[in-house]
Amino acid sequence: MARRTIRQPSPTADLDSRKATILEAVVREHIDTAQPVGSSAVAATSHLAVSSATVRSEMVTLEREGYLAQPHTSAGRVPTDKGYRYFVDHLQAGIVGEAQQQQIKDFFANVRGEVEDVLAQTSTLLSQLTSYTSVVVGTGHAQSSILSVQLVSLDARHQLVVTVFADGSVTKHSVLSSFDVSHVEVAEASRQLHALLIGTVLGARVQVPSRTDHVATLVREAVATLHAEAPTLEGEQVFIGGSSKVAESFDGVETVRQVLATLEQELLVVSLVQDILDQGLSVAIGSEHGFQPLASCAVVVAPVTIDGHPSGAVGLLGPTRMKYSEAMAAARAVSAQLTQHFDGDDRAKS
Amino acid sequence: MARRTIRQPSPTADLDSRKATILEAVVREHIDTAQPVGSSAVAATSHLAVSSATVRSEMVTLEREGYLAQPHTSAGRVPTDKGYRYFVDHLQAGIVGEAQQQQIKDFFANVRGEVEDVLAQTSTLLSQLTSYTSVVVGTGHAQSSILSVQLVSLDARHQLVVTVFADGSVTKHSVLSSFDVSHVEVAEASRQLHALLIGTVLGARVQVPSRTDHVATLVREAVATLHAEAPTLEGEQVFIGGSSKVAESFDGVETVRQVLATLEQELLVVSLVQDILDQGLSVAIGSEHGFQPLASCAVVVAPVTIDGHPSGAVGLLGPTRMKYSEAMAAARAVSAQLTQHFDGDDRAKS
DNA sequence: GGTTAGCACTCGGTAGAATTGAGTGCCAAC
DNA sequence: GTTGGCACTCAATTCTACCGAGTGCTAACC
Repeated sequence: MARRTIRQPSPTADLDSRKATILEAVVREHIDTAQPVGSSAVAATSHLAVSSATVRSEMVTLEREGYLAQPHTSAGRVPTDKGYRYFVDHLQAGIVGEAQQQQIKDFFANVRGEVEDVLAQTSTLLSQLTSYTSVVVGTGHAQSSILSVQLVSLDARHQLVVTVFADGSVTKHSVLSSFDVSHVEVAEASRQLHALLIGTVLGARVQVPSRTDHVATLVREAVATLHAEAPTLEGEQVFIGGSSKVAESFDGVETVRQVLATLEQELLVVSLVQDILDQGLSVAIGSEHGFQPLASCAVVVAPVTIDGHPSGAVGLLGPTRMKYSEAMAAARAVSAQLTQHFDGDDRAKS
Repeated sequence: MARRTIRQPSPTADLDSRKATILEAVVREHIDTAQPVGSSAVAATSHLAVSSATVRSEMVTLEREGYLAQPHTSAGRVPTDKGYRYFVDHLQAGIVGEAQQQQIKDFFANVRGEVEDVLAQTSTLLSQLTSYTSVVVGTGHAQSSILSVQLVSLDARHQLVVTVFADGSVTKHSVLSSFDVSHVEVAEASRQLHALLIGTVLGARVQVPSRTDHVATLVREAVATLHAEAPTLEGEQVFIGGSSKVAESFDGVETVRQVLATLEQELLVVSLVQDILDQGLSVAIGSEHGFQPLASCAVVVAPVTIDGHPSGAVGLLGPTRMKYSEAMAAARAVSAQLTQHFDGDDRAKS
């Protein structure tokens, strides 16, 4: 998949304080009502002691500078992506509400099971907290060394290579041999495989036996299968929660369809989240991520680390008029808890 | 989860041939156009040599008997669930098109990887074939005997129990011990575990050592963890493909939301599919499955067997005015191929 | 008896026209 | 620089008229 380039958010030259206040009022109101916001509404809402006429003239400037847009003459203003960007960078600050704080704590206090399960459930949690669609990405174990390899015989021809990695992940791969194999041979092959691969990293060159007996062939086949899958294995896991929220966030059925169709392509979602993180951002608004079908979406992300190094991310996807503060606060809180959960020594790492 | 009761489809007393033809014409036309169908359209489409007036009077009967409904006076007729049911039971017959037949064959010829991957991809395939949302359910391995158990040490306190079942599935469970364990102890515990559990079924009573040394404790903890998870493990896997198709199938955003929200509850989806199969049906139309949020949906299912016994199902979910013949044909074709794929001896079973 | 042509009737959908009103841009006065 | 005033714009709403697809009924017809 081609990496898209994140359009670096337009440099938001600081606005003077009054313009900023007006912009903020417009954004707040629009997020709230989904309607274009008029000058009089701003004059009333914001605590500026100025008339609507003044607000109006400021708005003209803000529009010229690209922070606001007008759906049509004689409608109110609507924030542009740039407008939201300024809002996010300068104006909003959010903190997770009491109740939600509690909900997150409860969740992590009670959650149990393997990483995959925890991530999947976390995804549901995030989506419930915010009523946006959530994306939880767990990075693969490409770099993890192998703790154990075992060959298990299903029947005379079918064997299973079961591999355990240092990060606690486990994979299995079917191997089909072209000849019947005895249990003794499988056991011996298993032993050799173990000796051969333990401590190595997937993809590393290993010395496979060149003999042509059953055991050696078996070992070669197993190693080949394992290595063939290596590229796939760095494939991250993605958990998407609350896709039904998409239908709440957008009103056009067509938009809903597009967004859902995009979310179905997991690789794409991963790379989107990754790109945003790579740019050191925590929010990508509208066309900032340069990805057409999601032009009407904003994506909030927060990295998750395990033992200090990045190993995943949590994200939220909503309309550009999403509640950024809430979403960002929730994402940050959850990612922090996740990090802690996996770092914590009272829990299994995997 | 409470099992819903499937409303046994109303006994469809046979209709006389002309009524049947008319009903068929209405259903076909409505599926095609999504519009109410008028008597003249029927008179024209069907090859009955009767006037619209005659059709009209027949339609009155069909409506009285519950096969058709009128959205409002002076609109055409629309099939009721009962109407669709008659159609499905008596009138439609479908066969998979050339191109799709080929697509299915190609898919199964090229697909590789473990069961989970195959099922997930199958789900995508089905959805692409039909442009409906697909559901693929794989039953759990509750009954499978254990082929191998292994304890792997992640660090001094964290161990991983890796279990391989006869059906080729692999599970892992974290075990946290309250004391530091040496590698030697883990190896010994692993050996004992293996000896203890091999050949048994999860949940079976086993003789655990009662000693209090590290190894014995480790074994006890591992067995306990494994057994604690037993009920969860029969949990089936669900793969849902093409949820964006929901947005194509229904036009009200609210309906889309409801259906999506329902699909998010995997347990519910599984039990829905299971219920339909239990009743020996292959289609549940509208309210037949007695499940309110999906009242405007029809669900087509086909069972998948491995080595002769039921082990999953594939399904399609669309609007009640779905293309039953296509959907049923596709579901059947795919389930047959899946069955063959897993039975086939040129492929790994797991 | 079943079938059909004819006809009055119903009622959702559409197309215009008229109206409303939120909101703007501009300007002159402060 | 700010503001009140005012003309103007234009989407959204309401109303009306009307159309026409489709019905149900009936009387004639085979």
